[in-house]
Amino acid sequence: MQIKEILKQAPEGQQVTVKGWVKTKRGQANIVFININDGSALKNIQAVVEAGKIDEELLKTVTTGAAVAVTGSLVASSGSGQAVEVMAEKIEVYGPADETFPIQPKKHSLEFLREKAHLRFRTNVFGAVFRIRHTLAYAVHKFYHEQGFFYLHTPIITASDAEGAGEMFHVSTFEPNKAPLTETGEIDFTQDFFGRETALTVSGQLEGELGALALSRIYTFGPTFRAENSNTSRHLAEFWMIEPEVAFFELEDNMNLAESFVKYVIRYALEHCYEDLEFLQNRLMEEEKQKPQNERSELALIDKLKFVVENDFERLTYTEAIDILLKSRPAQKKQFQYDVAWGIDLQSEHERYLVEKHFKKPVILTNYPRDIKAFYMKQDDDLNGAPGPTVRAMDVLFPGIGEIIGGSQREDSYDKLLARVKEVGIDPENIWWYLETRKFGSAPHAGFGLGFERLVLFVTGMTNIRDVIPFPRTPKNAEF
RNA sequence: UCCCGAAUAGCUCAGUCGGUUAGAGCAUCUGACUGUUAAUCAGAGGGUCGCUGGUUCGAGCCCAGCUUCGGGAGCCA
Repeated sequence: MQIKEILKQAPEGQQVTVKGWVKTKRGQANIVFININDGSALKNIQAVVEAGKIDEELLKTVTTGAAVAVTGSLVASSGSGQAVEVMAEKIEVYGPADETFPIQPKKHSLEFLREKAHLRFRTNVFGAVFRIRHTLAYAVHKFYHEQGFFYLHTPIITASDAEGAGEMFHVSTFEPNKAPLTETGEIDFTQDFFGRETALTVSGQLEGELGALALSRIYTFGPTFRAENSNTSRHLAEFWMIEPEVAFFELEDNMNLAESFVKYVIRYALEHCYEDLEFLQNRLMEEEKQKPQNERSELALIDKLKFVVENDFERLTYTEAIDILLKSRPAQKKQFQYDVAWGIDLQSEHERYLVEKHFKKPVILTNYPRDIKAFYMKQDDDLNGAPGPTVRAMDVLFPGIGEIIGGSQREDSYDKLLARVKEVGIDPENIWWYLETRKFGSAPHAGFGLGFERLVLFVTGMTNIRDVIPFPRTPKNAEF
């Protein structure tokens, strides 16, 4: 039985066996206390060993980090820190841990624990983070299932280099130095496994659209790979992305979906991970005590999450956002590093101003200039019905995280899409299958991508994305 | 990839102006203690000062390069 369940039982002296890892052991002349955790919950169970009940030599091997099974009776605790405890009658040590076990009962830095990613699950912080991560993943599936979406598995290996979402990792069975060459000296991919050049997916969207234009509502939730040399606390080379795609949805519906989706999963975490969230909140508050007053956050973690769930996201167009930025104090005082003007891609400092200073809540920005967005986004018409300068894009910006969602209504006109494909220099032959969906029964549709780790980052209050994925993949790091 | 910063005991960190034997707290080990909550008290062990080279009578400290890490930026989710 899991410790989480044992802790819920009424203490009536019944026999229980507790299996887990030793967190701490406190010894005295006649009594020893052992705290045991099995990861099922944040809480430990306390085992009490009275003098003479357990062999001295065996008890010596019960050290921090050891895996043990303690059998005894479950009784009401006579100490004050816990309701129930196990009076040990028998202890089995499955695997001892000597004093070189790195996770000793003391405060470790997150940087240190990142180097011990194989053992960091045993800490309170990472136990909490990964229980919350699981709960959020479960809530994602629950939300979409309840909304009539189908979970579609889009390919991880792809031959389309047309997504334009970033540098890709090549997939090949060639030995690096022994790839066959063509007469012109290029690598001859016709001899490779797939008979063509392939790479790991940077997005399941294009394939997702194919599914949506038949099943109506689909979502993907899978690993995504970007070979960008990004060295930030918000980027990973391998991350998990959720991409819903819905037929007959326009931009407005897409925004509604994004907002209700994010609120649903955060609410689910609040309802099911309160203890872990409270622990992470207390940890953050301890950390903030070190900071000067003006750098502390205005809301505690749980209040911040409740605020997001209970308030509408601010919705405005790119053009309106530019107006606000132009009139802002930092712009007037020339405090922005990058100048603001219609047509620029918003910089982090601009997004942060809007979200953290001006609106102080999540913001959905829409209708971006066509030139700074992807080829597949639906063109806006101007007042006369002619093609306008913007596309039906939307980005959801979160405080502290930046862009958590990027999406759009998709271009459903074959002619307009083909023209745009050619304009940005993609060979239409490479995505003939994508273009054909606009030829046969094309329909308005929309979707977005949500970076799962960025969501976990926000919900847990962690600040480095490497701490919310079990085994982070970043430039120069693929240990574990 | 760019800018800034860091690397000293198992961990967190101090180390003055370049000067004798490099320190503290925690952890570990030993002992004490009749119910502890990261127990407490006493004692002990524990160092290739990231790597390579340079300056100097003398380098943890100054200089150069490299490596790794952190913060910020870009790319984006």
